[in-house]
Amino acid sequence: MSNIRVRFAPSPTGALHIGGVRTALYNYLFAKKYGGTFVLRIEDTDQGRYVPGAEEYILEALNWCGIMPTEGQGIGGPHAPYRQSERKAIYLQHSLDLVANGSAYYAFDTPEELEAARAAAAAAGNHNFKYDAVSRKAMKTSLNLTAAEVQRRLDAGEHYVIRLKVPENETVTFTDLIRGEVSFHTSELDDKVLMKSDGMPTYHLANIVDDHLMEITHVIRGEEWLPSTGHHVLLYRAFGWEATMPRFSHLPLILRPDGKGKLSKRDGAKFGMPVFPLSWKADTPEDSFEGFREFGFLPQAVVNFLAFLGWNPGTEQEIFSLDELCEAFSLEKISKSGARFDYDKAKWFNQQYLHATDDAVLAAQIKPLAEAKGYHVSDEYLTQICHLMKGRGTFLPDLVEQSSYLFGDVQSYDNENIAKRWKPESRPVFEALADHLKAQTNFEAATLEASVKEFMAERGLKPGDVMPILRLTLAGTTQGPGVFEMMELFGNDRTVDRLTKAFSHFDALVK
RNA sequence: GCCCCGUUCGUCUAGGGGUCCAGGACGUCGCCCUUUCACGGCGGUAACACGGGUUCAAAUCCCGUACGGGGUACCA
Repeated sequence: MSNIRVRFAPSPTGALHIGGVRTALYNYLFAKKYGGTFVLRIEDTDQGRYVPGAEEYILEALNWCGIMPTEGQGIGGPHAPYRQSERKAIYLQHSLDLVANGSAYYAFDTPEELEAARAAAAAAGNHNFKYDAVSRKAMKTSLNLTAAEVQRRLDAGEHYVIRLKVPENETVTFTDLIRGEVSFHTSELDDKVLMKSDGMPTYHLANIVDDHLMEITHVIRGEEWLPSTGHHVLLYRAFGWEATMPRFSHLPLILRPDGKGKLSKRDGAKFGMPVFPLSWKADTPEDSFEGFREFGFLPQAVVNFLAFLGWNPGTEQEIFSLDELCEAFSLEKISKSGARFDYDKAKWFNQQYLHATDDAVLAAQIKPLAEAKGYHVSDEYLTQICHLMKGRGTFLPDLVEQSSYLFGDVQSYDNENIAKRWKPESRPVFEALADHLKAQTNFEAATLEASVKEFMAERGLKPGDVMPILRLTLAGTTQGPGVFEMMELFGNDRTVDRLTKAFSHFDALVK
């Protein structure tokens, strides 16, 4: 396949949901795999829901994930503008074309009249009123009104919408690349509004017109669009564009961790996890969210995790770089059923990436976090901390938050464990050990280990008698990196200093 | 309600008629490694929604039922 063109078309109504990121990712992977083009289009046709800053957020989020579009809003390209609100004239012209060829019509019904029609239908026992081939006969449309009357209303500036005239008694069938053949009977389809009375197109019209004009070859979008695809196919036909209609692929939804419905923005707070790539600050706390980035996730881990939510390469490999994903990706391997958002798995992916990331790279990333906590150390020292801690953490901030004693002095001692191990007779032994260490000229971990073992052997001490206490003097806690590695990090003076400082504290605990 | 889509271990999934008393990963449990916490290694637990067909043979194909999800706006 060549000249593949796909698009990601979010509406700027707030922060970009993680499900949207996955849709973007799949589009990116598909385009990249076939050397195609990935277009970003902003679907801002609902003026009432427009949120300032959302467009910038979308770009920043895609950029953070490393899946930037190659054409579109904020990037440029031959089909500009890529913001639908700037393409109003195009949609109007196209909807007029459909009116002219009999595929669409004017409807002058006011919202109140529609509501009344709905209520009347309900009163008659029909609770699913829809504007269709049957009900439109009783409505104020250019199909029923005389041409003169329609013109009169238009000239008078009456509000109107343009609706699709859904043909009667037909079956619309299309092939979804993920689900196979899907069909709808036109009697089930309502006469969708194409142009709203405010002069803006609806999604249905705009997406068909733009996909055609922008030469989109494959539409990869969420499953929530599947039910309206029948209308979309009808639209392509009405325009006479069916021959170049894009292939459709409807992605399974990302479900809540408990499986009850699709993952929504509020679920982040509910389940204590991020559901947005980046943090989003809104006027109210309820509308503000913490992102994967701020949680301390690495973008590669998020991408890898997301890729596997609904897709699988069919092999047993699970860790994939973006390039490897591009290589392995295929629409056929996308599953049909919804996937629950498995936060444990997300954490596992992050841990894997954290462990595999170069020490110096991690150091650069956590530097701001360390400085925010008042830790100021050299880059080399920070790199060493990353080396010692990265195997023990899940998130970036863990490297800082769990290692205060590596940055500075021990802040608090685990007194309970100290009391358990420190005996009145311990002090002379450990003072001797301190002296022994002080005499060391080579302070590398391996050398220290051999030396301390020798020290223990000479005195008939077991590792269990010495090591835990040594750890407590150095870190104040029973957890953390290897004792000798910490010593190497601290160096001779600081190591011995920590030992001697700890002794009096330890003595005080056991009197 | 109606329409559309779906249904393999708790979760993500492999599987596209025989090689499946169903494989991997996360989680969980146990053991090992070990000076701690982790990492890691090894092992255990655990699934083809149900009922009919088709076939010599079905997790795999068909139909139905149940359940789940989505849609049903002058939102996207």
